[in-house]
Amino acid sequence: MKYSKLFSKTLRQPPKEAETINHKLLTQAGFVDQLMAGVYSYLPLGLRVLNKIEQIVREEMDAVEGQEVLMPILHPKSIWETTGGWGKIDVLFKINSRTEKEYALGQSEEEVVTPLVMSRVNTYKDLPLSVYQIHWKFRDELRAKSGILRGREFYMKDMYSFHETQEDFLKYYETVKKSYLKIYEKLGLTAKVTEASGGSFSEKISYEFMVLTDAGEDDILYCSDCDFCVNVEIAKMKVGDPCPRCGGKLDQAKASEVGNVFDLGQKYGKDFNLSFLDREGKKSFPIMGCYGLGISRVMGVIVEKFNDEKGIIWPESVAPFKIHLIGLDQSEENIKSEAEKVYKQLQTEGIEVLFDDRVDVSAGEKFATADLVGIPYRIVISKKTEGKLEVKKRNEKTTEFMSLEDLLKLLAKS
RNA sequence: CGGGGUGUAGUUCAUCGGUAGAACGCUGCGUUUGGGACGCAGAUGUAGCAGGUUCAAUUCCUGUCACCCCGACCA
Repeated sequence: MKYSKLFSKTLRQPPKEAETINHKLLTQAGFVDQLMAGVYSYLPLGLRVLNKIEQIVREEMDAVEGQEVLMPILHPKSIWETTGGWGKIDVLFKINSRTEKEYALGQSEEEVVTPLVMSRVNTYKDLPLSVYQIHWKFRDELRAKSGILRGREFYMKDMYSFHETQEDFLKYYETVKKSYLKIYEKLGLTAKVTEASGGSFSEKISYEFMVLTDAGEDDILYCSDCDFCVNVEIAKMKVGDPCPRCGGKLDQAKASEVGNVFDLGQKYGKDFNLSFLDREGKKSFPIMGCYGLGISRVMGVIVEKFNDEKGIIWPESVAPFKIHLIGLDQSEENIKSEAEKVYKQLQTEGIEVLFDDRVDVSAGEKFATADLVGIPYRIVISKKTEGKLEVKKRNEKTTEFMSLEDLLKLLAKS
């Protein structure tokens, strides 16, 4: 993509209302645009990042045999009445039609997925199975905040599993837990697994995946020596206490919840009276699990974790482009055509490249733009580079001159 | 929803009872080109909205809306 054609260019300053890092940088760098509190448009650069995260999550969900579907956001009132959510869940957005029918906007999809799946499951032979989607969720939060970390509308992967027994569910939970940790690792994040309360709808314990960041809204106690971690909401210990698992010392920190898993038990099968025949030929309700992962929130958390005073520093796995190609001295025909040539060659090699081809823009401004946008590799072509490419990584200070061939080799390694 | 803050040009802000200004951005021309260049010329506003006070309101008062922050909330 040519930067000169990009309609969402960087801003000189972040908007004054932005205070959190992700809000400031994502807006200033042209990744998102705020429509209202907690609701954002994802612009070309931002959508590319969102898609990258989504694809990493999709591959892992497919790997644990999740079957991807796309379910409706607009829900009839009746399914929410069936489960008791209509009157109890205050974050449920409710809307009226012009014929005065009432609807809800999906804040979670158990009410849709349970009848969808169970109407097709007859016997234990059809279980276990797991269904997921990646879609928008709506929650009527009293206060949206922190940029894209807490929106009223957000992009989320939600998976639901159906099991014959609690044992089978627990086994699958462990599988998904490992899968989640793999996802966060691929995203460049270190997630801690906490025990937390399951909220009013589940009496069972749920597990939350937490990434330490001051922009987060959860307080967690964690052990620096082992992977013990607990949400202070349910913690029976405090900072400085010995870790119940290894005896180490507990620290407290702010964290953002980037995923969770719930043991739903048999609630939804029972609510909808949807059962299957078990091994003894008796009617049985499925044990269900629910696995959420906030894609848009993860994008915000990544920005909170990876930035410096100049801008964002995207991990390579989610960066909108691999290379930020800067053409300097573009008023000189030979330099310009050389940069164009390299741009085309990189594209031919299948490498995602953002080409800053602007002519009447100073070198300083182009460098500042590149630092703000945060693409991993910056390549400069100018009259000083004399046929070579000047390569600099966003998170390093040093530059290196190399041929296109060597650059391709370098990229192949990373 | 309670508390606090902010609404003026595209953006960041100034002006503060007498009819609106800077910087950046934008347009044109020229000079520039290795860290957000320079010169000249130009365009851009119902001062969030609605009332009220006043000879006169962007400015004071009331209400309202929006955004940000703290809290509550976040199956």
